[in-house]
Amino acid sequence: MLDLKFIRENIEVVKNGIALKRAEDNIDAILALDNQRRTLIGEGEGLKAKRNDVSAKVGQMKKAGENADAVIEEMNSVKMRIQQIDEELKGVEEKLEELMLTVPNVPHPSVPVGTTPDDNTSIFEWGEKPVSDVPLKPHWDITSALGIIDFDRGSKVSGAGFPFYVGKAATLQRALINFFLDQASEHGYKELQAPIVVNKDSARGTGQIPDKEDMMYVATRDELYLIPTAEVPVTNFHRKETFEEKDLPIKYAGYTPCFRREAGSYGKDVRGLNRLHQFDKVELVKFVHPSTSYDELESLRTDAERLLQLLGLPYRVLLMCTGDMGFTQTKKYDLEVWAAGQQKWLEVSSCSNFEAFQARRMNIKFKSKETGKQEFVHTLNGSGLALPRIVAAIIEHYQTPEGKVIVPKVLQPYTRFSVID
RNA sequence: GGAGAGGUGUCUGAGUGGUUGAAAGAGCCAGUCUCGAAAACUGGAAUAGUCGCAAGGCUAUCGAGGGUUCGAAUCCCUCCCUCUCCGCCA
Repeated sequence: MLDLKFIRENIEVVKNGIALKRAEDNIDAILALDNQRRTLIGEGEGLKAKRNDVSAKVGQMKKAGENADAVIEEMNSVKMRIQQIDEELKGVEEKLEELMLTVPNVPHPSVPVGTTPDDNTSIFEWGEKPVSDVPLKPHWDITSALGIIDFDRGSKVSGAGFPFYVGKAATLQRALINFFLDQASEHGYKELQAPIVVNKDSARGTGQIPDKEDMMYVATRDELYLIPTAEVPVTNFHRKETFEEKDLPIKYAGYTPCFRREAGSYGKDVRGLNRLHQFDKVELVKFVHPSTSYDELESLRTDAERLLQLLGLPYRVLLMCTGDMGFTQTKKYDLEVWAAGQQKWLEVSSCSNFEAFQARRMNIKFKSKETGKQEFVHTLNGSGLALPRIVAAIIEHYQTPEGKVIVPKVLQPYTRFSVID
């Protein structure tokens, strides 16, 4: 959510941002409601001041043994008017809040203008794509031959998109989780094991509600949401808190399963491990001083990239254009790993700066030494990394002509085997 | 799940429905004292909204939301959370 005052004072900037993100422009309606709101507040507060004043007098009169009935009678009409105004104000504020939630975050000036994924800029590419005389196989062929991922039984037990990892694939997955978490703590991220269901306030805090409500599984009986990413519980960890400036930046790494309904994406890229309803992910989250958030975004990206480099997997970095960026971000990089068997890029990380957008929704602040005031922190997050697609990339990249898979060197201490066969 | 107790400012902890934004103590910041520090003393210190060029004013906030009242931290209702006991259980 943007700051209403900021909107009021930067109408053109906000409108421009909305256009760049191709969102609905409700700014004029917002400004009108804001005016209405402030008028009502003005009138209401005047009356409340009067009420407080008179009530104090009534107290004194009663103490002095005087009769206050006339004054009380007079206050009855004031009281009713206050009630009217408060009610009207509540209605206006509800409408205003609703519209405020439709205003996307304003893209950073460094973000290229564009409308579709084709307008995203590939800014960096790393690694050698493997070349082979025989065509490389997609991972699903390899895993089914090896019997290490069981999609059919997953469908039986839960449904499409909920595979079992069997034997060495399960171990590989576990190894990756530990490897990612170890790397994260080595670079200053505190490990956090988070709840994987959250309440409504938390879902709203990070912006899944209302704009991405369809993506989540909901336990309606208890009004709990299965998290689509650890970003939700980890960022909400500090909801309604104020940091000391000297404690910033604060960095967390959280491993969780993630649940996504993926409604509407059937048929798109859904083979094998490419798109699942449940998957594992290590997420990196930062709470930072506003003045450093773009530097922190770069270092976050570096932290994610390093993992791919250590695994020896070719990847590229995309700077997302204004139109393909999410609602809540000001700047976002996607990391895509090369899936050698499928001959395509798979997104495995998305590193974003939200500036104060989430912090404002969640009321996460720090006390500024400079101004003595409380200011909103900036929040960032990025995957480090999403597991199934990494497993897919490893299997496809490190496959042998015999249909085995070599385990990347850095993972071998974790798996304690060097070949999947 | 059942029964009970409770949720007040950074913390501890007062608070009979009427100058209570809220006692007191601790802690924090500044000053006095000191060569310096401690102690002592003095003073300061919440957040948000709104009006104002500003100084500052006003409004709201004692778990959350409603209600009663001229007036609510204080009374009533609903919900949330914490603690104790019981039950169930990895």
